[in-house]
Amino acid sequence: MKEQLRACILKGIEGCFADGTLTSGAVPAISVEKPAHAEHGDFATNVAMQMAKAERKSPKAIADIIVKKLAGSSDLIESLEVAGPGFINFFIKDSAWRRVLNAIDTAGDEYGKSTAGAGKKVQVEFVSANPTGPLHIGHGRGAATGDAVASLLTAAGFNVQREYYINDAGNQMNTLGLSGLLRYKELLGEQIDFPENCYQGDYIKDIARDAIAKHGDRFLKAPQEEGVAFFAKMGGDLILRGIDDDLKDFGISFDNWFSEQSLFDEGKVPSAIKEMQEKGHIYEQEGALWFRTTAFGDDKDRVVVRSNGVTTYFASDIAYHRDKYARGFDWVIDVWGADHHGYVPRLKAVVQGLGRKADDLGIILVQLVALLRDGAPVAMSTRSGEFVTLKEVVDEVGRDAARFFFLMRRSDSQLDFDLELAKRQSADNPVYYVQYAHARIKSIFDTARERGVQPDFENVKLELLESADDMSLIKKLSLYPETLESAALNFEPHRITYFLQDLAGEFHSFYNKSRVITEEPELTNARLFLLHCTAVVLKNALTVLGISAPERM
RNA sequence: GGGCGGGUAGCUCAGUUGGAUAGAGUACUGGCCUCCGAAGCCAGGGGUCAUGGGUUCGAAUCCCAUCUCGCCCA
Repeated sequence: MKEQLRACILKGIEGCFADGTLTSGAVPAISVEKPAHAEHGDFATNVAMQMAKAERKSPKAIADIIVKKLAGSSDLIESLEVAGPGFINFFIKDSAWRRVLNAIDTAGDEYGKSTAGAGKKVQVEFVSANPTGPLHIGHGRGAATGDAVASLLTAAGFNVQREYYINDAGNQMNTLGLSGLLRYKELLGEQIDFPENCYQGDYIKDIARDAIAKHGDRFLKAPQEEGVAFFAKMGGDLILRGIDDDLKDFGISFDNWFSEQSLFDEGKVPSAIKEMQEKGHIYEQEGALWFRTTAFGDDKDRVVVRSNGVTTYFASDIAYHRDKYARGFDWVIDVWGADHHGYVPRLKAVVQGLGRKADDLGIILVQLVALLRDGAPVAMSTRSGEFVTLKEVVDEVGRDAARFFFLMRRSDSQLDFDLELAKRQSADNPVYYVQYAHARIKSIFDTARERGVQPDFENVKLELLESADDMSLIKKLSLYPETLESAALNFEPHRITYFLQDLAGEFHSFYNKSRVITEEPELTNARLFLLHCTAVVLKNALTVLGISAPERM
């Protein structure tokens, strides 16, 4: 609707240039907005104000000229007026609004999708937790956000791949191996001293038990290195499988799992370093190799290879991101916990060092989650092993509520997740409020069927939808495509949760004021059509967030 | 000490990328089921948009400084 109006305004202004009523010949970018107040119309534009300087006329005078030209020029416009300091307000014809319903019905599941992405290859990398322990609630927010952003981008016409990066090459794997070996010895009756920096959680004991079942006590006498290596490998694999299971229960599956170790096995780390050296981004100082990230705005240079010859995580990250672009992704998006924000400048530097634009790497920082139970904080500490896992949360509140809550706030603000609220089946729980709207519509269709009403969507008399409540519901539905697109391009899934709450509210309000199943068959049919379209949009918006749209609850 | 993110109604948060009289949920108060799902709706009160300056026709939004909370780095 906005786009149609924009085209219409552009044509009008060009018409003014053609007949000389306006003279500058320069058309600014036309912004069409939805005014905050209904009496200012359905849409408003400020072009007249933007053109004031070039035209050497007052905004009002220009607006008058444009309004005169536009009057009666389009079947979209019911009326238009000049208001305030030079706004042009547009009132759209009801008949034009109603055509939105046909678009929704025709497109169905596809309604809201766009081709803005033009098939461009995008990779979204998210979660990427170390395989040293189960996913906790913070990973859950990253998982929900990454998955939703990937779905949003798909809906916006991008060709999206979901990837999980496994940090299986660093020192933490040795720590995992040692933790497993010590618990193993302990279970077999040895006195051990369990260091504080080892992983404390009970899952380590499960790994040790598993090893005993399969391999008996053979690592008791084997050299320490052999035991550590065994438990690192075995524990890592087991934990990774558990992570995959937890994510699947959360409705997330990755297209690709990428191992850090594979970068070393395939020689990609040295070759990446070599390329950067050749391009002059890496220099040697005091026996270490440094990446000149300051050349791209970082506040200091970063070590790639230490003087003892050991590569840093940063070296892996260089090789990894180089590999992503080599695999043909035009746009690479990383979803990180906000505590990693310090890495943003150096990774942006790497991307530019590779000869790409800084914007070819998008980074979404997801802030912390505070878990509450009836308003009181739930203690969490990774070190002690007493953290709340994603699995526990999903088991307790359900997948839909967990996803909705994780996506309810902007990523860069901290999130309070109240377990009791998420479980509650009442109006103050936004998930149920939204899902209830969908179930309620389905229930109305059931009732219609019981009463022998046969919906006939081939022959709907749209003009019967004329009440203020009909129209405001239709107008809300029409906002979905632009909401979806801006949510996608800005990595802001929370816009969809807000839209859903708005739309559900609009529907519930409509329902309380307007009878759907009436004595007049044609009106009943038209209103059923309106509800059918509402259900389509509710379902599409829920689906893109990975949340179900139940028929009954 | 430097950097990143935040500060909007009692509480939790939106705010369409600079637009007109700043919104929602929740809580509070009062109403609405003989009727398609009351898991719902309607009405009301509630604000120095942290503070001070600047940019312009116009600022919660952009710039500078200060205060404050969280995190990262030394």
